[in-house]
Amino acid sequence: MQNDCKSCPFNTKAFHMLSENSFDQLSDNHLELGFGKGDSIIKQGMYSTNVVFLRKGLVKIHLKGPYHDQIVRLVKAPTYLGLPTTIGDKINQYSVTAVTDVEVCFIDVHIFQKILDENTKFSNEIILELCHNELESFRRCANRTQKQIRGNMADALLDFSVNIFQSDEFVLPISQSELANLVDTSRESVSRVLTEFDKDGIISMKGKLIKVLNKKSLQLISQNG
Amino acid sequence: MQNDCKSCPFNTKAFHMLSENSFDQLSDNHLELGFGKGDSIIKQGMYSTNVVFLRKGLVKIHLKGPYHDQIVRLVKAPTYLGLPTTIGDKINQYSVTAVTDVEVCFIDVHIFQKILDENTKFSNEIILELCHNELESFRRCANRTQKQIRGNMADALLDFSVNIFQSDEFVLPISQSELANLVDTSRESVSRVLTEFDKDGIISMKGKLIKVLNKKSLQLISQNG
DNA sequence: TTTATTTTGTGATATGCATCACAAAACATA
DNA sequence: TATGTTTTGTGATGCATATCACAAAATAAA
Repeated sequence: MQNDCKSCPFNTKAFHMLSENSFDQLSDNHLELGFGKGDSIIKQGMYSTNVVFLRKGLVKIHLKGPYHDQIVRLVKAPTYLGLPTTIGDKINQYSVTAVTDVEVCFIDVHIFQKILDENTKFSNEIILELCHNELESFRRCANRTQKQIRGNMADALLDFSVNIFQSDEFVLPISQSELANLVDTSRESVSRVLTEFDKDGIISMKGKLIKVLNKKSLQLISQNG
Repeated sequence: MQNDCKSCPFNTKAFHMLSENSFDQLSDNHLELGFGKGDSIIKQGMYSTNVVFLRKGLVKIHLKGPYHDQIVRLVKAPTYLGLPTTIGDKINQYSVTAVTDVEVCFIDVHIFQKILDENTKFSNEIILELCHNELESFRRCANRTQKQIRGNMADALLDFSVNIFQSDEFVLPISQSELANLVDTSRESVSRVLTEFDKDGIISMKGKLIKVLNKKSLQLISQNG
């Protein structure tokens, strides 16, 4: 089960900063695991003892809201998961669930902390990542609340196309209900907007296969509402 | 203008972690300043060269949205400001503006970075703070989108009373328009909800002076809507 | 004090979107 | 292949809340 982390083909920029010694510690103290679509990787309310490194796949971060679970973000590999909830708290404050099949490494939080302490550059990279996340949260906050559904849907589609799949053509990895939750709207509205975009020739949709036909239009819609 | 940071009565938990040497560096390389209500402390779009330590007062963090500036958070002293925007980026990605009169210290980002590098415990504290911020963003996201106006207004009032002023009685430090922006609603709705709460005896309102008369009710409203 | 400006209160109206309701389709299971 | 289950499409209806429109207060400026 153990592996040599230094030669791990999935490691991040932050990893490059590690000392030999830290690499060895990491190699000896992590657990590689695969998860299937829908499997829970981090569960809100449970004790948090591991930082997770997502090597491969796509996950959703979600947490309990006053009425129902709220998806706050989709994240793709490679990335760390659970930093805020594991380092900041004894108990997980949110859940992470696999949206596609994924591969992860569990790293004991004490080992992770030790590595942080012994590798300044590594901890700087982590700080950078956390800073970027906070900026991203701010932007989302401003966008979500000011735009209406079409604008937010355009954003979501662009996010899939540009960031997540880096292709004009992709298979929606979540149901329309989940997409609705992510975009802060209702399932029905998602369906309506999607068919509308399809009719207008902005996208084409066959089942869950989506092709972005007119990215410019999507960007315009994203900006204007 | 220089001061001895070690004896600064405003310093935070993170500060206690600093070495003598770092304290001296900090003392020699910071700039104490006062700002009046409404003054801009960090301005979106400008080059970011300083981390700010907020010693005293209340500020708002806001950034340009597709239609107008969006207030994402009120923050009170003591705290760091601009970490994400200064460490993560060359150009400020958001603005910070004084909501009351404030006192701050500007710390050159290179000095701050140096101190981070030389003080593991300090950088751990910063990581912790960033983690808490991210969790807070997630919670806000879930709450804002699922609750309706009365619920979000109740939250805001409780935030003022419990966290910011730690008193049942306080003077609203922002206008109703700004509060509306913060709570993702319209100015008129804020006014209506406030008078409604007043009529129901949940709060009393004379101008900007607000007294929380029935905290339990506010908490109930916060939960149920 | 007078005058201009910003802030607040409150009704009337408009509208974007959630909700409801149900059928069709897609998918999974027996 | 038949049968249950989840997902999706689409119309009709209702509602929360934005917007509009002013007037009254409060605050700042002259």
